[in-house]
Amino acid sequence: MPRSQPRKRATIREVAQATGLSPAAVSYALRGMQVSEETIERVRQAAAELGYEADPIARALASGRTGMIGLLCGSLEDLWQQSLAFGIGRALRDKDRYALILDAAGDPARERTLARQLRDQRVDGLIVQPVDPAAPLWAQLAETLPVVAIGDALIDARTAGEVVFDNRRGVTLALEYLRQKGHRRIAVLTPTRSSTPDRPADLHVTAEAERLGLDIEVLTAPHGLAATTKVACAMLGSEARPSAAFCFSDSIAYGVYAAAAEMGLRVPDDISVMGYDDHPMSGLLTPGLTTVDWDIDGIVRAAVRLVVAAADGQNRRRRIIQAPELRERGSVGPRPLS
Amino acid sequence: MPRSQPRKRATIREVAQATGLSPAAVSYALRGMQVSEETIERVRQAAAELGYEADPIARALASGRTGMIGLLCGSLEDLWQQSLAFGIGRALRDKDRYALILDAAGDPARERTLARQLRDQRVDGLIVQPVDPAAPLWAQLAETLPVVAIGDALIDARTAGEVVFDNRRGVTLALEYLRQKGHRRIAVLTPTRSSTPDRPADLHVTAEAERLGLDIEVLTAPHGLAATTKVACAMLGSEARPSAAFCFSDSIAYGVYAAAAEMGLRVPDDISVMGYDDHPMSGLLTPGLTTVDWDIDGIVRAAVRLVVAAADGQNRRRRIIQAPELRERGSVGPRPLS
DNA sequence: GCGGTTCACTGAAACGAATCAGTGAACCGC
DNA sequence: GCGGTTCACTGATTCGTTTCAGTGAACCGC
Repeated sequence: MPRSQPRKRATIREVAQATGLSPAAVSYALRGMQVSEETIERVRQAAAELGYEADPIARALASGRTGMIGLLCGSLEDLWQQSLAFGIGRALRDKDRYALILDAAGDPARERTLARQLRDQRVDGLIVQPVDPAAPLWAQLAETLPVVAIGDALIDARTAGEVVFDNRRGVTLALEYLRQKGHRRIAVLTPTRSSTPDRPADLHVTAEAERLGLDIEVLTAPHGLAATTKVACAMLGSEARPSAAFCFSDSIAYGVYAAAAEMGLRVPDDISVMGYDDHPMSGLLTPGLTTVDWDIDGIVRAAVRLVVAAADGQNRRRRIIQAPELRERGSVGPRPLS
Repeated sequence: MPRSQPRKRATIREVAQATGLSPAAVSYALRGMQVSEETIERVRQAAAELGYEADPIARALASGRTGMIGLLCGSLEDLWQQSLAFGIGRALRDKDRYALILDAAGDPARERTLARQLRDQRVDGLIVQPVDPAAPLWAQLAETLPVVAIGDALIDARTAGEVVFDNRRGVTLALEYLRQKGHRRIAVLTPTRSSTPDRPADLHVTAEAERLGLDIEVLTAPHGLAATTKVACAMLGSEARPSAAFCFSDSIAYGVYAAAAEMGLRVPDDISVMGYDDHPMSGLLTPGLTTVDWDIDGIVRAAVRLVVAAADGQNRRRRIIQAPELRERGSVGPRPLS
């Protein structure tokens, strides 16, 4: 019995033949350009009968467009960034576009490689949460491709739009709150980033700490719950344990919770914890994690709107500044007397 | 000043011209086939000088391969599936392949559309966590493309491999544990899936409940923490509240925690909660979520190994059965006296 | 009834590689 | 010194679209 061949799919030529038109006419008809209504209908029908659908690869090669939007994440190990990526993917789908999600894993070199690959894949636009906002590559890419930055603004690049986190404000909010609660010695846990120049946010921590008269100690935590927990354990076990930990992402704060549990310390009685992001799980912990909320839905909507508009050829180029809010839960208490 | 043009990238023809070879020779040389060592070196050098890199789109059109692996998730709203997707993406990257991640969002129709799109994108392999394992499409796809299924096995499809969850065992483990703790009236919270035939796992719940003499009530919870919380609130507020909730994913269990907090009920004193998956956050809750652990790292490794082997042309076709383990934490207590 | 538009469509040339079927030259044994 | 291999490489074709530059025909106003 002749097994039904993996029958080759119909090409535009076959549709042309079936309708007695030229391939060019079929191509135009299916995209509703420059042809009579009647022909369009005829072509549609023939295409449906033959089960024809345009090959995206051939189309990309010829036209240079794919309908896809590249999404280059800073580090997907972070739960909040996972949520962000998922949210953007869904929002794009609602606009009939697809996200090509890649993960720089905190590595600037990888980030550059992946960005180039995305460009080579002919994405119609690129959303990037830059690890290294100062890389010259961005300017070069933005020359030919709509680029939207999330988080830090790209330096020297004519982007199609930016959703900038006001990290100065976020840091100030967090540190002032900790100070008001009486904390003076504070550990700052920031994600490890291999060989990037200091982020503006990091610098601002130092400046604000000075202004507020806080004694801070900056620790870098590798990504991943286990690794973060280890760093947090060391911090908690140190001779002069700080009274509070300011974590530069909720994921890191989770590591502090885990470390505290492991060492029999209580949050916030023994150690106050402050997060940054507001991940959905933060409200479920006991005590709830007090954190700096960046309105993830607003970020998703803004970024998607900007990139889609730019990919459609509109020329808005807007910078949206995202203002954080302090989400007060129970993880920061008064400084223990000790 | 002449702004540096978005200078067109070098093509294989230019490299050919620079080396005095034919484009064909360059193509072979860069892939290390059928050419002398010396020529390979010469071509490499010229390519580097011109900044030439093969265009992935043109390559895909001509060769039919892309180096990418498609990953079709059941529903990325689920945190565990987010972790899974992220893990697979990273594992593939370690093998110099890239994941094209798409989200069926629990919808069988969307799943079919996306699967076809992935095929059209010329992915070298497909990992799917099927919403509808019985769709005839799978058999058709598996005919020409290495398909690896995670979760439920595909029906009637000659897959390249399968990582099957022994859901019967998982369900039995959970229900027997609950029974042993004294629970008899149990709510079962299962994710909403639009118009899919009942999953084997769901059917098994009914069968096992009968065997164990349990009185179960099945509730479907839409994806998303907020939606799940609402369903859980209704469940907790009902006249004859069950003494335990068995949630078919940890994400759903989080909704029950949220609902309990909202209604002033305590876990496990007022309501016992049992999860399914073991997401990293489950151990951080208070009390820790008792759940059925599926060894996510093992699943990631197995799926990636199978799909990469198949994409490389090896013909292993293995079915790996994933056995769950009960991860006992504190969210299931004895049945309240009431 | 004549230049000028518009309209609906066509033919051929991209797009940038991979691949197939050679093709000469060098080398082999005998 | 002659048939047969192997080797390193070439020319032409292919992949399946889009798009550019026409091309006739119909229709327009005057």
